[in-house]
Amino acid sequence: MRERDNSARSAERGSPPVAKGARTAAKFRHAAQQVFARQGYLHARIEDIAKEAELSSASFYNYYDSKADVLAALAREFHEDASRDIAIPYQEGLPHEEAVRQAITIFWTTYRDRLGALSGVFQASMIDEDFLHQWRLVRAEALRFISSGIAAAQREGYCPGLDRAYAASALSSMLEHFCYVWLYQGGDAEDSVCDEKRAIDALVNVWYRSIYWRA
Amino acid sequence: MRERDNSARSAERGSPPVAKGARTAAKFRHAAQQVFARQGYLHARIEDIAKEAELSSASFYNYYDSKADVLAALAREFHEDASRDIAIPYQEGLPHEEAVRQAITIFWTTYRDRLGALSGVFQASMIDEDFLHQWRLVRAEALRFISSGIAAAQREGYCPGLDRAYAASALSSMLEHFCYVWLYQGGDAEDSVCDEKRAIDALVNVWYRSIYWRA
Amino acid sequence: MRERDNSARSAERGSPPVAKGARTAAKFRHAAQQVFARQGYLHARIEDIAKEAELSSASFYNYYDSKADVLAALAREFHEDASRDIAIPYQEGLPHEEAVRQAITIFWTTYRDRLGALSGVFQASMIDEDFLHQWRLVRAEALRFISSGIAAAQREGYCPGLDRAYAASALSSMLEHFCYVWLYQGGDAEDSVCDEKRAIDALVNVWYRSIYWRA
Amino acid sequence: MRERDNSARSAERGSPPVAKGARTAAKFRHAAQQVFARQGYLHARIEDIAKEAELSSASFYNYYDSKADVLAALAREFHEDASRDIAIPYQEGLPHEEAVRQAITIFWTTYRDRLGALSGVFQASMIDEDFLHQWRLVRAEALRFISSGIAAAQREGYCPGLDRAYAASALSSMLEHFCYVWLYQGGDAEDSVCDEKRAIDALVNVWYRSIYWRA
DNA sequence: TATGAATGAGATTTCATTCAT
DNA sequence: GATGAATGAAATCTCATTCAT
Repeated sequence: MRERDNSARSAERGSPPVAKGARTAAKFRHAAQQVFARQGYLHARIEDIAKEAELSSASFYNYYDSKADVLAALAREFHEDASRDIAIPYQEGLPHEEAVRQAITIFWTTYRDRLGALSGVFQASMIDEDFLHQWRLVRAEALRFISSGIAAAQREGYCPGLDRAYAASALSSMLEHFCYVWLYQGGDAEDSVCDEKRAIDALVNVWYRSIYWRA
Repeated sequence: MRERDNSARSAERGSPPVAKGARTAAKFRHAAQQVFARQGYLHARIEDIAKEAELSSASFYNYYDSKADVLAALAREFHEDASRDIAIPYQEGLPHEEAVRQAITIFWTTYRDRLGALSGVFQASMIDEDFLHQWRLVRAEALRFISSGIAAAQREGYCPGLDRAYAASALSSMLEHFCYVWLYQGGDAEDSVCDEKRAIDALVNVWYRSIYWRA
Repeated sequence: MRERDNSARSAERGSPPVAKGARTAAKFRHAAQQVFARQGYLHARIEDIAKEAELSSASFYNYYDSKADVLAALAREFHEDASRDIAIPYQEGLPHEEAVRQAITIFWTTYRDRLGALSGVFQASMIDEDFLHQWRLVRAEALRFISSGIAAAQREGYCPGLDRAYAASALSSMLEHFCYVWLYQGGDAEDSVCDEKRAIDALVNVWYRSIYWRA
Repeated sequence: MRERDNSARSAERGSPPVAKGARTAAKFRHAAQQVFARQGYLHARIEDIAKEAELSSASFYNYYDSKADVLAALAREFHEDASRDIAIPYQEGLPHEEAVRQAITIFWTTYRDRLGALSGVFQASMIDEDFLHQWRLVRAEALRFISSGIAAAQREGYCPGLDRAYAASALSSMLEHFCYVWLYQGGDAEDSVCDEKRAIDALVNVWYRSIYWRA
């Protein structure tokens, strides 16, 4: 990972705020995202990304060290944006089910918009120990978030005795994989068409009911 | 897929009940299972499987056409056994929660025992359209099974209005991925140790509560 | 090349004149001939020959050292028979054209009946120096035969000055290749059907006219 | 077949008239031609061609897809040039024998100069259905050409009743195979030395006499 | 004699990555 | 900065051939 920071240089010279180098790097990032979403991370070749970016693959190496590197950049980008957005709902004191719906909807929407990055990271963690590590860090945050949600519910008397760590892990698994299946893989069957509203409803239902119950 | 079936001929000739060829094929299958579980399907080379089986990689091709082929054989093996076992619980009229626990426990146990096969198929379906197709067929059965469980619950007045197809898809996603994370990937964190009982408890809780609720 | 000669042993033991070993060798020879004619020598695998013979490929090596070896045996077989037959016509004092026709017809018929051996030797001499050598010996005989025919014609005043060696080579090339094209390759076009009579007529015409002319 | 065409682009940019890529492709083509002529198409390995071209075999694949592909390119090259040259003689109204001699001489010369391509295609059509098909197309043109020559002769009263299709096929077989034997295989015997003039004379004689005769 | 089983030795092909321009 | 071109390093797969039974 070694994206160049040209900002200082640009400032000195009075060039536009986004220097050419940064723009090219972004072009490669964008192209990678497209290609990952289309062909999958594992099948993507540097050549494919370069072609998508309308640049040469040799040029790619001026900005990123490898396919893994550009994916890491996409992941960081995603992570920065997402950690902002995902926290919003609970600041508003919505009814529980509504709060769950908002959180899930945001996750779903983000997954869809960042399909290349997210499916990419998921696939990459299958062959790359480093990525598994990265992914776990990202996941850890989600788990803390879910877990604290369960804790809050429990303080209100819901789901007594529910094992927060494993339950959070299970719900996170569901969310992640359901999104992967429906947004990346195209659903449960060859010809599935996804009805987003019903898909999210089902997730909300499972999530909400599995937490907000009393003995 | 072209495993040899020597059984008929061996029987005629009174040769040992399990012919050598069949044993070698099994040896390769077993070796593949080990290697897939250890290094992952995507990283496994034919050479690795052969080394594990203490045979040459040329010999491998006497029994299977490719890495995908031996995985397919493992998957078939799993599928045959699993479709027998998984159906048992409901024949016994257990209380709902217990029935759920049994089904989940069986899935968990099977996943653990067949780790190479199941994580292998999961990984393979990311790079191989054919495997995705196969995997969908397997998954379809699980979905029908879950879905009919929900339907039965609904006939008893539980979870009215729950979207069976998507809910089944979500629960299946949870189960699959949770098992993958804890049994193959080693858990949510670098140093996780899995407490099987608590893990299963959490799954059962989510599953049970998300279905067996009333308006 | 090392076909076994079991005749002595069979005699001793009073077994049938053609011992089992010789019969098996013949079976392989026959199978090879079939396979060469069907798939071509270059594409034929020992396995294919064994399958055709309904024996194992390991067994093959009890009789022949290699694919080249069995082809050499077929070639020898052909050669022994052919050198007998081909000489006949000129013993009868037919009119020239009729003699040519008979010689060509015999070649054509033999080629058709020994398709595997002849197309095989032809193909083999493209990759195997030894075979090229063998083939040249066979060809040399044909060339001598043709050449002496031209010499005889010249003694009668025909085709004065015709270069016997090269002309014989040219006519032999024509005969060989024409037979290869029509009998092995299936003719000049994808869907050619061969009218044997017309094919032979054309050969006879070219051959006869190119020799039996006067200044 | 996927040679690069950089000509347009190079022209725009004013780069050297023959871009490096095109020169490398040509280098491989030339190397292949040499290797085919020396070892034969069937024995040639990509590695050999690369070594001859003083490049790596990986590099080969930047220009051609396979051994068959580079041969196809050579064949195309030959065909384009040849179809131009071969038609010339008849435009000049020469005496028949002289016209035949010129056509044959051109064929012979071309075969010698393009030995790698022509012997290559000849050999390739023995193991590759696609090549047989290609070869037949090339051959079909030659056959039409010969056939129309015979037809013209017949209109002048020569060779009445000669079957044009089969006679053309026979003459074409002779020409092809005679050239193959003398130019590629080194003649009828181990130590043959080819006297080109006599070789061509013999061909001309056979060809001319087999067409230009009267009842 | 016959064969099931095992393997060594190769050839093809792909791709990430480097480098000279 | 950008790129055309070149390549090292692998992995897959095939098949003739051997050998123990």
